[in-house]
Amino acid sequence: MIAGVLVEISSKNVDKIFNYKIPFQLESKVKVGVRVLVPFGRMMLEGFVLEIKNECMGDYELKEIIEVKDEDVILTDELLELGKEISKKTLATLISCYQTMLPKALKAKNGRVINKKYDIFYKLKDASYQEKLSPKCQEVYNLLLEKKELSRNEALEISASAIKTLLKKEIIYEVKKEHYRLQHNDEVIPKQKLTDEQASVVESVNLNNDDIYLLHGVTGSGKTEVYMELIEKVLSLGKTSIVLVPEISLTPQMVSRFSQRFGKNIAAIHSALSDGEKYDEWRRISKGEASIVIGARSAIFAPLTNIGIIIIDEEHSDSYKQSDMNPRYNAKDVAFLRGEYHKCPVILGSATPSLESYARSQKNVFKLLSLPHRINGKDLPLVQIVDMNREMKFSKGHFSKKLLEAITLRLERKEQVILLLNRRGYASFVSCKNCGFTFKCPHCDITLTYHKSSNTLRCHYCGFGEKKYDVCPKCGEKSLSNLGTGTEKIEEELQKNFPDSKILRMDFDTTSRKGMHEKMIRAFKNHNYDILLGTQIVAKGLDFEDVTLVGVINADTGLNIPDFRSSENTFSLLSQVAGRSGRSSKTGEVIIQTYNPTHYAILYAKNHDYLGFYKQEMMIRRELKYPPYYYLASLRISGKNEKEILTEALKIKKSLERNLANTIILGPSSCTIFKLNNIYRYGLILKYKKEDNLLLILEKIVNHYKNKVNVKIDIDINPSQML
DNA sequence: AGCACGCCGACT
DNA sequence: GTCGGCGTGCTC
Repeated sequence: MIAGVLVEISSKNVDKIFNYKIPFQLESKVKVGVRVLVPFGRMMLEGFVLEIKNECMGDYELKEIIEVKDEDVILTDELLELGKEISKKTLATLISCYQTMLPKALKAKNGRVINKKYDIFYKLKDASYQEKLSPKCQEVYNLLLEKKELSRNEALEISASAIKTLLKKEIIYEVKKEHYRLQHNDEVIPKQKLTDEQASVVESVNLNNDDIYLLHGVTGSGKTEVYMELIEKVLSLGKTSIVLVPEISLTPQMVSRFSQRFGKNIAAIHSALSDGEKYDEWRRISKGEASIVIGARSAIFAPLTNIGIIIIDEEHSDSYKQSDMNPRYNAKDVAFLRGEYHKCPVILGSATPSLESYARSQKNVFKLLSLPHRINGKDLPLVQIVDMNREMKFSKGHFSKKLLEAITLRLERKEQVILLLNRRGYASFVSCKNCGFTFKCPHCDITLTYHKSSNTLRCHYCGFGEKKYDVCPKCGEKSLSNLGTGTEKIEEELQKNFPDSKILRMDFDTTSRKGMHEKMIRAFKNHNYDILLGTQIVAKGLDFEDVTLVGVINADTGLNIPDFRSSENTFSLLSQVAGRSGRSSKTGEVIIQTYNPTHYAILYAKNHDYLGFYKQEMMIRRELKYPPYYYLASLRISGKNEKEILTEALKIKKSLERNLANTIILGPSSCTIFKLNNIYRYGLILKYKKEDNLLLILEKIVNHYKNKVNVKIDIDINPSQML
């Protein structure tokens, strides 16, 4: 017998099946979808068995498989096919697709081995043993008659030697059960009654079809309850479910609600789990011990069989797209493929759907479901806009008079405040007031960010750092000043204004330690703090009863990012934070500070008018030929030699122009981060409506460059951001 | 990826 | 004459 093996190296050169003889003694162990160890050149590599056959073509002598790594199949037929599809659509190597589907412990890779852990139990072999036993042995024997099994720890408490004796006499025997590193909650609390609106949404989902639904529900409309009800129905059909959330460590409340409802039936996959814990969760799923999987992007590959529903919450989030690594896939597209395979529905939920999704719902490609009202019956909070241009004539801090007054009021009333600092594309940097000099990273062409705590300037891309200077290195004047706004600086200013208030700062620096984020949320909920000041993190699905004021300190920084989606992202961020206010019986208020008080993204967010925003943004997208009217693909050409890269980029553009008749090609333009770690990058953007040969042509380009060391090509089909 | 093969420059 | 540079190609 012969096995077709895909080896662990992610290179287009070896991204194909290599054939190996299956030695006789391994014949029963080699199955399609297991990992094997094979000789490759003069290396030993791991790989996946993709096929088993009797004969193969070729006149060379085949080598033999050395070892089989898995007892159980780890890539099911469905996942094997799925990987091929993803590889085809993203142009990534097939092996990289399989690797991203699996937890680290199961990737084909010679590395640290993670093993199963076991608990040992004892059971009676002979329940009618008559002969006389020692008192300790008798005690164990009697206990086993009563309880049927004893854990090793329980048994050792009685007597270790008694166990030995009983084992020797073959009166008892040992059983191994897999021990999972993560313990799950088994208390289940009763569900809430659904509103008529929620119930009718649940009713309209057909669970026996692979339709795609877009659930447009305003913030606080109870989407999570709808998800849970649907999952319960799916469960009663004996089927399984996947729930995707943008970044699970940012939504602990969502996970705890699910686990309160479904107990041990949940497997949660977060980035905070250790490799061993992730492996165990994967095992539980694949053995059918957990039938609801909740997790971020990669949870879409959960090894479930018989899937009954796939839910993608906050579907507008760009975190579903993997854009930093191959394969550059979108979990939404994978969900559609799995939905099709399992003939089950996919639900996309959001308060601010992506334009692409909403447009598809308008064309009836997706079925639109809506929850237009909040469950508490309250209206959405009143949003006020403060024009900071005018405000800056009176004061020079970051807080307008209106926002300060509103905060004072909440502090007096013992209510809570959330403040959002939009730091995307914006951070504290140092510049010379005399000559305009700014500090840039010598490797990356990126403005260095000032870190007050260590008094250093750091590059956020490569990690380069240096001590802050006192004098400008260009003009020699002592006129360096900090510009931009970090959360630290805002916190200082806030504390000055409200010396008696307790402020909780939440940003990447303070939440990166494991479990910190959850701890902070609990502390805020318990009123250990009055004001929560943070970045994007505070906008995500948090539920605080006593928050009655949400302030956005700088609404426009996101608008300055050179990306056609910057309005959409700003609208959606503002709508999301606004929804954090007034979630309970108390009425909420939102104050947005901005230098662009007439920008449509801000105005529509103020009026909670998704549809208005949608219509206006669609007009712009049509005019500028952007999605959803056109598809995009981006090519990045990078290398150490700037001239060479530009020449190659121009060559590629010419060749694309020759081969793609219906595509608009932009560029080559230097990427936003032109120089990164001493690598220069040029980008080409393709816009097209229909281009049948696109993947074929791009594949040819990839293959042309696969052996070139100086020029690297990265392709992103439907990119989430323009780099 | 990793390693050999191969074809040109500066050295005991 | 040879040692070694890394461009090119192959690995079942």
